[in-house]
Amino acid sequence: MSAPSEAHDASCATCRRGRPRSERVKHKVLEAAAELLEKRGFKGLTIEAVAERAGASKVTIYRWWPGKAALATDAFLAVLAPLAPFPESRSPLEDLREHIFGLVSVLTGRWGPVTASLIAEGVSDPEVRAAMLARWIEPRRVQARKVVARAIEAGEMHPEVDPEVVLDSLYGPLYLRLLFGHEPLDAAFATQMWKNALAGSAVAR
Amino acid sequence: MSAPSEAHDASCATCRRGRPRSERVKHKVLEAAAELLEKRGFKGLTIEAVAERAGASKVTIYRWWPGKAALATDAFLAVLAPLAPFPESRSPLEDLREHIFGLVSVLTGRWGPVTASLIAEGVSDPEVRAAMLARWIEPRRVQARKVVARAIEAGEMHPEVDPEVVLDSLYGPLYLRLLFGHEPLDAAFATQMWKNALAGSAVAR
DNA sequence: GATTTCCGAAACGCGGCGTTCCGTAATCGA
DNA sequence: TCGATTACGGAACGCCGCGTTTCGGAAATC
Repeated sequence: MSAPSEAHDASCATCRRGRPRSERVKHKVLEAAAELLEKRGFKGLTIEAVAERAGASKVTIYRWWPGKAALATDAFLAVLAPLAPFPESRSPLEDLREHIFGLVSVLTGRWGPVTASLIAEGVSDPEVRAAMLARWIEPRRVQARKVVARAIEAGEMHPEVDPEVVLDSLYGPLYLRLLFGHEPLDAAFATQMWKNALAGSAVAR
Repeated sequence: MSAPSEAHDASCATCRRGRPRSERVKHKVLEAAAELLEKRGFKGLTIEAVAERAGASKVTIYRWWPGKAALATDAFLAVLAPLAPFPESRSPLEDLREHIFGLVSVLTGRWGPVTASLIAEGVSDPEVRAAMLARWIEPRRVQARKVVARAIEAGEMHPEVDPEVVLDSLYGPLYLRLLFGHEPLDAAFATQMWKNALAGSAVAR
């Protein structure tokens, strides 16, 4: 349940006496979980279906993960964590803009609804929320915070703005449209939203 | 030639033959559902508990509502729909600002977590999402749209801004903090967010 | 080869949803 | 007044999915 999934005490997994646990089965389970997650979302995911598709047994799954929530978050993050890496090349504001648009393309894609279903589950399941915050939301915010700080140093952003407010003003509208679907979440919206949000914090030039 | 009894039946639902349905029981069920919803959220709400607390039977509940989702949304909206009415007195931007701060105080209160749990349920349950959009989100957006239009007419807002983007830029950050809880949702945040969001669309004076 | 541990299959208990059945209570029509 | 009709509370049921237990067999270490 901590960063990489290590459900049981495996300090010296290979040193133990008997038959070692099969990493191959673990990967097949993660793969099957990811496929079913993409097809049916978190609520439609059942341990029984994962076991059947992976050719494994429920006991084996529960040996690796404490429950459905941990398995789902692991499968989700194994796929999405590497996506949309943070750019580090141009000006701070340009990096931030590119990051936001990359996030939009992720949330617009096949895994957008899955992201929404896991965020929704996190509302009532503290472990899912903690995992999503620590491994999906926060890693991006950490880098975005740095970029905002660089933008302030470079004189591209007003020094009195609160970086957290800036981040929430950028992420909030995206996730709102992802979760409600009341209006389309696309590049056109991101463009307007970016212009609107940055006007309040960026230094006019 | 249609039988006269048919027209009579169709026009007057309460004129049916047998024992009439008790509106009093319906209200007790709604009340019990609201109490349990506030205490345990949507996922912790069970029909059995509602029936017991209301002194009713499950059959009666299923006679009034098709399922748990419909009962929960009705109970939620019966309490929250009248809250935070839209002000209509001062300047358009002042009305909009007051509306946003009223919404923050609602989402910060006892029913904030319940709101989050129903939004979360709506992600996977189309009926809950439709009910929340039509009876919670959209009524406020309709009025907020009008205020934005008035602000544009009054020259307080740039005429080229998309009202939907403005609304999402205001609501999005609030709901993001409500759902994730990564940073506090309070008046201080609302103040900064408001300043930041409006700077991009309001006309400087 | 003996021991230890993992594996897949099957069955179980639990809880909650939604349904069915029964005896009772309330209202309408004759 | 009396039967027909409909709603009510209580109890039981089937269903499904989670998480657990049990069992026989297989794989790796000693």
